[in-house]
Amino acid sequence: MCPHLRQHETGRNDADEPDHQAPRLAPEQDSGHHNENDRQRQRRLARQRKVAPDATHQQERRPDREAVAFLLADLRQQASGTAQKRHTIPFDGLRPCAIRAPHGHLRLPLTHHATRISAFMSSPVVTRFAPSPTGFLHIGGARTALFNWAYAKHTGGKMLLRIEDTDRERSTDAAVTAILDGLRWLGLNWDGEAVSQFARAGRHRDVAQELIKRGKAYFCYCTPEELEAMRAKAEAEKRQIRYDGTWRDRDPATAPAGVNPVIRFRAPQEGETVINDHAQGRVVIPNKDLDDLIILRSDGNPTYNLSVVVDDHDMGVTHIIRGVDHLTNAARQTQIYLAMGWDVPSMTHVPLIHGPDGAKLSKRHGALGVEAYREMGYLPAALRNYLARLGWSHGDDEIFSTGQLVEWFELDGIGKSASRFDFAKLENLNGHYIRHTPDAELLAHWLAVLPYIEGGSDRLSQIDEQMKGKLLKALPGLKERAKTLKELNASAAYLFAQRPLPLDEKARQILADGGTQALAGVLPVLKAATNWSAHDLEAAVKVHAEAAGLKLGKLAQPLRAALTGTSTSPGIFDVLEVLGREESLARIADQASA
RNA sequence: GCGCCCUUCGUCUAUCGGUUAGGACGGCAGCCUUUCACGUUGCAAAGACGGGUUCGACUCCCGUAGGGCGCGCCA
Repeated sequence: MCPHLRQHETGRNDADEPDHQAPRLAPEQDSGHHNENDRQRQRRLARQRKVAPDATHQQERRPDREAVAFLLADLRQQASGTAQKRHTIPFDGLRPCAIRAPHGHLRLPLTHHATRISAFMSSPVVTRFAPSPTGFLHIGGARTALFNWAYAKHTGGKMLLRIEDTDRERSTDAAVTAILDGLRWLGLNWDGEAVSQFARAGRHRDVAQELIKRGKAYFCYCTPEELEAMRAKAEAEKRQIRYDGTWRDRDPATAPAGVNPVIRFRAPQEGETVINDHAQGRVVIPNKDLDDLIILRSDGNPTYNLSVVVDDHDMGVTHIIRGVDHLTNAARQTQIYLAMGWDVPSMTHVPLIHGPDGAKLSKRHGALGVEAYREMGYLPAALRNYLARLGWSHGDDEIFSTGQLVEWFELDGIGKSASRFDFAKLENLNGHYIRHTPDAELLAHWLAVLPYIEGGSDRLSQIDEQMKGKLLKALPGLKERAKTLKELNASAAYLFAQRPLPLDEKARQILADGGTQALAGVLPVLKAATNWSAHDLEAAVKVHAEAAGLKLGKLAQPLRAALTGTSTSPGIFDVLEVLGREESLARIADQASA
């Protein structure tokens, strides 16, 4: 092995090789992996097992020589100028965008031996997040975006954003806005402008025509009614529900008049389609189970599977990371790539997130837009951390920064089984993040979320610079006790309360059980304090407690009731200090004389 | 129905053919303590089932059961 190549290879991430099927050297022989630690070694071995069960087989089928020929053809195609062509795409709601087409990068076929030619494969990773704007950004989509983002960052590549809005009936601008907002809130920035898939319909139509020219697609004149009948019949006969191929080989000259045809992909009927998936391993789908899907509707608009392939190709996407619900689509899309002679991107289908009951996420559970999580008072960093641990792991690491996530995020850390959404764990994590966020930063998060939570606007209007100072001062005590920003906000109520304070049930009880008298006892002590600081007040009150033969709790609880109107709060001496001498004494006096 | 996939404590997961199967959340009990928290100590808690392969299986293979996803002129 040439030292130059080895150096190149060890310096990069295995997972971004398109050639994830290539056989690897046995560990003992693999001098390129000298310096790895145990963990890296384990992972590498796992990876080998996962995606290369019969790599030898593959290699036989496509020797290196063929791969090189492929590569050269690619190079020629680039040189011929096609790579320089640019499409400008206008879009309502999003800004225009230029996409390099069709080969912005250079990739190799999936099945050759990578180690020999890896010098050619320095193409950067390009991932994409491709939501359809038919609703908000739900939690599963958010995680998909997170994974795409993390992987792009990890590899120094790019994450593109494409809005899959070819369904004109269901796509809405409001949804586009919600999705972009959600991504921004989560801190998942994308590279370049968001691309409208619908705006590229012309290009998709061209490819459909090209497919016809290549004999890989055909016109189908079946009406929706006929298809419905076909489906009903198949169901009645307990056969598989698929298109029966009526027009696959029929002469278009025999087409009925007045029917706008659709274009169907001429899918291979024999053999099997293989998806080499980084999470799922090698998935084999029998071609007989994949029918001739419609790629262009009778109204001339493209359908999803065509658009995705064309866009991913044109946008230079090297790595597709999406939910497993797209696995069968991956097979169909693979067939389209192959029919066009395009390289199939690396694919990773991540397991789904279920509700706490194991069933599909419902609105009750977690199928909420990410904005709902903002409203519930979760910190973006906490949500990122939580989401990262759903379906992905890095050993036993539970709490890690986004920077660490980026550093650690490898595709082979992704699992295969579905996970359940667990609010309790999210809460716990969120509490951790709240406690560990510096006060000033936390205050900014708090203020920023106020417009989104109940009663938050009123409170916001009461916050001036002076109040901000108080909040900041109270924050160390408050944040220790809050799991969400909402709780944090609620626990700060005593700072905003006007005298006379409303008392809750427990507070009333405390005062009734001798609290009033206790207050009358400490009041003079506090009044006499020369320095209104938590430290000095605590000392003074302790002296008083000892003198009076009282446990500190017997004084602290009544003080808490009087000062906050509740039975729980931060340390009572901190409360006294933050509230200030005048307000504190007044509140205590209110209750002591009552 | 057909195809594909999954199955380790209640939940998220580690394990990668040899471990007393580890961690985290949640639960329970103790400690700390001015309340509530935080923190801390400890406890309970798992390889779906049945066959194989192997000296040895949670790990590999087959089957069963359960679950998920897909099967649109939706994405």
